[in-house]
Amino acid sequence: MAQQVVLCWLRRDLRLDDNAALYHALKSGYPVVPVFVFDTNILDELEDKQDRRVNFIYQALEALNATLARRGATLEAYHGTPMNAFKHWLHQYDVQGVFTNHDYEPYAKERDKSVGALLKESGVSFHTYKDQVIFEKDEVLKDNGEPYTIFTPYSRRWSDTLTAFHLKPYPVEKYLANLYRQPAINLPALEQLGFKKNGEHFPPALLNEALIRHYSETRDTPGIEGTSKLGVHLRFGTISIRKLMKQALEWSDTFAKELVWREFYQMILYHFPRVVSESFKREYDKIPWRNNEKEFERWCNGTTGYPIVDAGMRELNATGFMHNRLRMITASFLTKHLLIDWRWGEAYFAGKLLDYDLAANNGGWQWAAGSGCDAVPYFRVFNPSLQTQKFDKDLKYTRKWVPELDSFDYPVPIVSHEEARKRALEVYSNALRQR
DNA sequence: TGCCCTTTCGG
DNA sequence: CGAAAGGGC
Repeated sequence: MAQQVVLCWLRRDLRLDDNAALYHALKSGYPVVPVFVFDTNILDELEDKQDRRVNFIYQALEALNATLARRGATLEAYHGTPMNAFKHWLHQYDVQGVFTNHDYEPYAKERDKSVGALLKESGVSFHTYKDQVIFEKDEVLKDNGEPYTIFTPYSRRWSDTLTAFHLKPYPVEKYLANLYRQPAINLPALEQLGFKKNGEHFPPALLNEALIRHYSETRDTPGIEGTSKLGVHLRFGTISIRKLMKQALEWSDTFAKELVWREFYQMILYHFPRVVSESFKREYDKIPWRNNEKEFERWCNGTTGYPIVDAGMRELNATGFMHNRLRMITASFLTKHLLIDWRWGEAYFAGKLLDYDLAANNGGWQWAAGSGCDAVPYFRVFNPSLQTQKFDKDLKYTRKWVPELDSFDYPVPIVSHEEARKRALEVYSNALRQR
């Protein structure tokens, strides 16, 4: 007879410490088998065989599996669809329950619905928990029960709702003896999954106290390493939001507020799923975008002739990361100067960013385009040279990514700022004036 | 977490 | 004449 176990299904929570689902699984009374699906529904869509995110996930899982091995346990990984994975595991083990953490994106919700139905058919209980945010979807609402659409009052209510208990880590380590003991199983090789190593090493999440303490003064200077680069760790759960938030509240209100923005946009996506394809402010979908493909290509490649814009795009293309100040500048440039649909920019970032998160990326793009809830007014058009003056005065960042800046190789500007600004104001105001 | 133009005012 | 302030987009 197969061994009675429960499964802990890891997805965006690739860590063994302070993990809600794992904690509850370990306390279930059955030995726990941690499982992971290399989901072909997702992987088969990826063009780049050296995909950075796949490399990141793989390294995180290798580290996790090594830790499990030291405890006499192992990670069960399956390459295929989640449905087939569970059919396989239900056959392999006598599964008494499946534990997992909430995942809020549209695909994830569908996936979990199908798996939930399969488990129900098989008489297996399915337990899900909040883990990747402090407050999810409907925990921070207005008095009338409606979701907030403005950040400041949301943030105030968020803070009023918070107690020390919300930041308490789940003491997983106390119960690790309840892992199911079996010989270590290696992950399938990256090549077996259809991918290759890209040569990058991703260090584990580091809480840099000095950096976070100075965050409010240095975060807007891309020439300085002033941002935490923890986005990717929040994306894949290689850091616990409870531990991070606790430190953030102690070290920097500004940094903590950024984490609240993350929850704000997750909440917005949950209550207004149409923002995935539509402007939050519907009138913004009346804007006659120019959508010039040649210009879009120049924006993508970082050859617009605006050094600060090109620097940002080149950083993204080269590293899979872009400093937040540059995310605003490049997004403003695409949607205002070039009058290209924010959805084009959103999709490009989605394909490149290591820390890509649907809610945050969509929220950020709609913020910059002006179409979002609590977004910049349409008439706020960033002036690339003034932004450079303010945030990269010594050109340290710009020159790092655009070394040919002063040579004749550097392209002439794709549009003049003055004309583009005037055009943007006209097109936006005309479109928004219609009813 | 704008930019730009105009007006005002100190010197 | 430059800085500061204010209003419109």
